[in-house]
Amino acid sequence: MDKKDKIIEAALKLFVENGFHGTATSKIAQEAGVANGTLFQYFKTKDELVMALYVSVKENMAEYIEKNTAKSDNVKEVMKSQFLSSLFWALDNVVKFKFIQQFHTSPYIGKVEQDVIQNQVMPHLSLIQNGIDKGLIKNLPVDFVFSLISSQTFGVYQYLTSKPFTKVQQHDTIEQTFDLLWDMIT
Amino acid sequence: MDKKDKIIEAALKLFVENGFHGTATSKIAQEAGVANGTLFQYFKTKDELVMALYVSVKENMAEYIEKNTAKSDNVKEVMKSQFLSSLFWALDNVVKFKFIQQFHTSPYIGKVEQDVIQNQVMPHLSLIQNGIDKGLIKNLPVDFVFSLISSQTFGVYQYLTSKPFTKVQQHDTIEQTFDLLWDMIT
DNA sequence: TACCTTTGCGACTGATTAGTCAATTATAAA
DNA sequence: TTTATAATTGACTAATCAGTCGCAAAGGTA
Repeated sequence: MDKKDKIIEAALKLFVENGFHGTATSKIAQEAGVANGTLFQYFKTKDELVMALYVSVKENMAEYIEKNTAKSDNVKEVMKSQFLSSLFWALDNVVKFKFIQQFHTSPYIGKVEQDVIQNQVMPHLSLIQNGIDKGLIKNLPVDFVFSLISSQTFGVYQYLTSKPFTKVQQHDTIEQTFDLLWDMIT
Repeated sequence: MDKKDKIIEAALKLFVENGFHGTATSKIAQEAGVANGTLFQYFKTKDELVMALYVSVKENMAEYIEKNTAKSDNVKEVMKSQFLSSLFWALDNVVKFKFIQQFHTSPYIGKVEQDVIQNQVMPHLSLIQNGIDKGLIKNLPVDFVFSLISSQTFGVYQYLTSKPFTKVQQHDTIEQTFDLLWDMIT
């Protein structure tokens, strides 16, 4: 594993543990096992490191979901597979998911370019629009429906990480939530 | 307005603008128009200030919701009034609400004592349990239902602050969301 | 007036910060 | 082996940080 990845990994761990503040670049370098100066060879500033970390984590998540999305034109099936895989990824990558949450509610989020966000959300909005056009999903604003689904995902995650559950319980709860969600929007 | 309130107000503004990191105590004192040392007369440490700010904002929100909660034994009515007033408060106090979100996803949340959180959540859990006992709400784990409602609140907030809406549109969307939510859990 | 207490002040400090840079080491090509 | 290039180092710096402290002002009481 090369130094850049080691730095990213160390930063992720420390940011979630101590916040963006409270994490000195020197501590990141130390945790990564590289010299202070090496960090700045890969990332010009601390902010650049934070942004790069966000992009890296988001790509990682998107890749997983993409791979596990049902290849079908059945809207419900596609949506369910996305809902499930989002949650599976989150539960398997708690630290990364915490970082995303932390980043989203921090002032850094304002520095992410609008079209990058747009590109990530677009496929989901299209899928919802598709469902509405087919008369499956209620005729509500697409991004309103998207907000509901996103927050629902977040809600189940919160619940499932608040107590110790078995894999089976987690799976069942996720399936059950999707059914509730689907009933709500159709 | 006394110095303590001015400090809290300044801290709130700067924390949301620049994060907990990136906000120096000296900057807070400056923004509040008090001397550096005065800040430490009211709050022994920066952490104590952050915690006090959280408690203050939470109390402010709880007070508002309490005042606007329907005095009735009709579960739906009570729940609806709480859902609405939560969102009205959030939309009227965007900065404070952002601070709460930032705090909740930061490592600071771990420093809030468990029984304080418990006390805040308890009344809501009782209400849900009440609804389940009466056979109104589906027989699901209480805190699961609570998670769903909380995240739904958050979702509508996200949607309503992402675009410019009129007061009427906001009100309608909130009412509509509650109906969807109620259908989902009953 | 005199006396006491509370409140506020801001210059100060030791520690820590993000970021630099000249020197060193590894890599690879000739 | 020699030479050129790239990667890595850690001591260093100027700036900034949270927090301190001795002193002054304000306010209350008699």
